[in-house]
Amino acid sequence: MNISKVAARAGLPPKTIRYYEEIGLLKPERGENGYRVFDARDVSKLAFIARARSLGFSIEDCRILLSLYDDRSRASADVKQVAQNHLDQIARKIAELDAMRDTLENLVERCHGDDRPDCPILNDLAGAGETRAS
Amino acid sequence: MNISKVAARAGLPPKTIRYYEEIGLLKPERGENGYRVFDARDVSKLAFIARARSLGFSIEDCRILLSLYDDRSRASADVKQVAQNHLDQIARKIAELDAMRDTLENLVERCHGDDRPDCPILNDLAGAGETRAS
DNA sequence: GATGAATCTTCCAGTAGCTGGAAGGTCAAG
DNA sequence: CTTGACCTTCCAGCTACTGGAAGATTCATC
Repeated sequence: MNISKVAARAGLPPKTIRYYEEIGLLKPERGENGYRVFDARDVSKLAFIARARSLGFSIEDCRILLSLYDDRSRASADVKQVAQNHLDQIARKIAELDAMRDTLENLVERCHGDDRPDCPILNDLAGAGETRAS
Repeated sequence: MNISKVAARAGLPPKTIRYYEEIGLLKPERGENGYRVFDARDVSKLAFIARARSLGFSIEDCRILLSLYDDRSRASADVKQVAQNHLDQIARKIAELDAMRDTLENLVERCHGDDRPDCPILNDLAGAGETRAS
């Protein structure tokens, strides 16, 4: 199978697949013409990665998850650990974004948004009064 | 004022301040010895940027916000627009992360996390049954 | 004045994860 | 045999820094 077809099946751009090969996530065969030749396992691998990436796992996490997947004698605890760590990171990120959103919503609400220059948003950024939107 | 002092006051590492100069966010004077010389306005500017960055604004947004801040005849509507766009982006990101978290929480919950290889997380990533955690 | 530490400077490289584009080889259809 | 769609490699660029090397300068001591 050539790269375009695999790309379509795995839901990834050809460029991305070449990149994954470059960083050693997979090692497809090569035909006589130098073209990459993918088999069903490569496709599964790529779909696995695509799914993991869509859940926000880093490439390094994907590497670990793939090796766990390949390891029939893995302990599910190891997989869970990776997922739990990632989950914690996501939770932290959400908390951070929530805080930003709260502050921004408050500021945007208070801004008239007309043609006058007076603006609570800029005042806040400039640190006016150190009284941050709370 | 030298860079370390400014860094301390603005709450930014010296490296970051040099970087901001490099990309044209500020243009501090230079002493005869070649050292950067910062004045009060530079410090304000840096604090402004630091605050905006902490709210998640991109550097390019900071550039725009700074120019609006400098423009006494600005319309608050323009500022509000920038903030609102950013707020929308944050909301989208939060929604994305929430979805990830929901799926991951479900998977982590269902994983025994013991020394056996059976693992719902890997099953999901491998696309088993196409029955995704919903 | 000499010395050593602390700060300053510039420049280069690396981070994460691709993405775009150029230059060129290959292949299938007509 | 040509055209167009594919394939290849390689290089550059994106965001926003951060680390480190090599070298100048300043400051505090002795």
